[in-house]
Amino acid sequence: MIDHYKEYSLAYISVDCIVFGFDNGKLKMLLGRRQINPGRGEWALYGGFVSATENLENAAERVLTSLTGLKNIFMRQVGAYGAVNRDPESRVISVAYCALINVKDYDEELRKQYGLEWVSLEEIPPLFSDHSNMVEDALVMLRRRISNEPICFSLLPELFTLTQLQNVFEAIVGKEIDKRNFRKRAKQSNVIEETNIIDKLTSKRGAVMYRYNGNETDFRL
Amino acid sequence: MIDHYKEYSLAYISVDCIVFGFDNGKLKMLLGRRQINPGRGEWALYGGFVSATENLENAAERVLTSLTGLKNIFMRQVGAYGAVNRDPESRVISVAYCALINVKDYDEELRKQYGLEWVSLEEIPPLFSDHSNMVEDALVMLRRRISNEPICFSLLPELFTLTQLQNVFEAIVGKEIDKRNFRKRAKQSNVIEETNIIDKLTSKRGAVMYRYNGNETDFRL
DNA sequence: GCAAAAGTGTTGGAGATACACCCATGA
DNA sequence: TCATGGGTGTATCTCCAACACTTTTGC
Repeated sequence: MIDHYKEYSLAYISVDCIVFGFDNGKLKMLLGRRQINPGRGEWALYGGFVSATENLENAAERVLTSLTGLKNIFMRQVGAYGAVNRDPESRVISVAYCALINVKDYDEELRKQYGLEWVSLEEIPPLFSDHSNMVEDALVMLRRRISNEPICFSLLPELFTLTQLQNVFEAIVGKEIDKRNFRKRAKQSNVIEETNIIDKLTSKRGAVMYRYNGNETDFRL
Repeated sequence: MIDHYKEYSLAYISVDCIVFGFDNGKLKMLLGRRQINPGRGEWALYGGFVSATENLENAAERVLTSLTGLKNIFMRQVGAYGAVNRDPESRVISVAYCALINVKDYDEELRKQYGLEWVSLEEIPPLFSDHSNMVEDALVMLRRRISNEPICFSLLPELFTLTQLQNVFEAIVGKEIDKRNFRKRAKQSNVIEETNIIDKLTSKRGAVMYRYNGNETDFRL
């Protein structure tokens, strides 16, 4: 292979994953202690280097799968971060990916094995390097898209109650929503369908469960 | 400097700039013929490599300034592109930036010197590698943001008529807008202010000119 | 006087907001 | 029986879309 660019400089490429989950009425994210230098021991996103034979998305998927045991995770690129000194010792360009998972599907064994913690958004500690910026940007992206793309369902089990769905919305947009108005909107939208299954776990009366019907075109909620 | 990552692979980092301008009622972009291999002679975005001592944004600014002679160009990151074979001969990760400029400020000499052409969006030829994807993604981003961020003014001179502003909107969203409704919205919005200058160039009657008042908070148009 | 662009209001409908009480059941 | 979460309807308002004619003036 001829190297046409050899006069230019090279960099390491990494992916960093912002993994959001929804649990106990709160939006949380996975954080761990950095295992390698520089920054060993600091709170950080989980990431990995991109190998010579994989695309950026492949690398992010690989990292996410190794971390969670899950395949086909919902994932979006947040952006590229390349400040000269973002890694104090080498030139590393990092591409941040935001993933949404259902906490219940997550293998707790793996979580412990990797030393990861679910941290509420209000309690995020200072993070290694520019990881806090990545988190901030990912949140902005989520807020912008939650009403126009079917992303909220990635945070929920296949069957969910309207109250759960509303809680996800409230956690992402960060403010309370009127219950009657939300339910009206949800039912009028043609993106969820009622099932005849009643959830009796969270209430004595029981709540009707819904599922996403897969409609992506002109999604609106 | 200790290299902690030496077991991982390295890549070249480039930035590619999608430069939009508005001229003669149409949204156009700057394209050139690729000067180097691979892909020499193909239509492509203008880009450059990121040096060891500059941030991604700095590199994009440098490329844009060298290209246009302008400083402080409005610019947003579109995303990172890193398919293994996007460059057929070396591993190159490219970060795409979208820039908006006022064509009238552009130095025609520089344009010719770099062999660039203004091409209407409807007439975009096939582009080198994944550059067409970058353009597509940049357009989606523009459409999403034009109503919520003061980006349209970057495509216009400081003083502009409501008709010009409307033309910019129509070009970006790609459909016609009702004149009365648009003007009503524009005047009710608190982001533009009337001047007492009358533009007599484009109409016999003359049109009142407006300017952006700098309001960014809760921008809405 | 006519072509070309600027400028101007009203109406109806859809969707958003605000708001308070009853229901079913397990403990 | 009571505490808990599920479930419901109406009035108002705001925003958006549809729609056609008059004004000014250079030529």
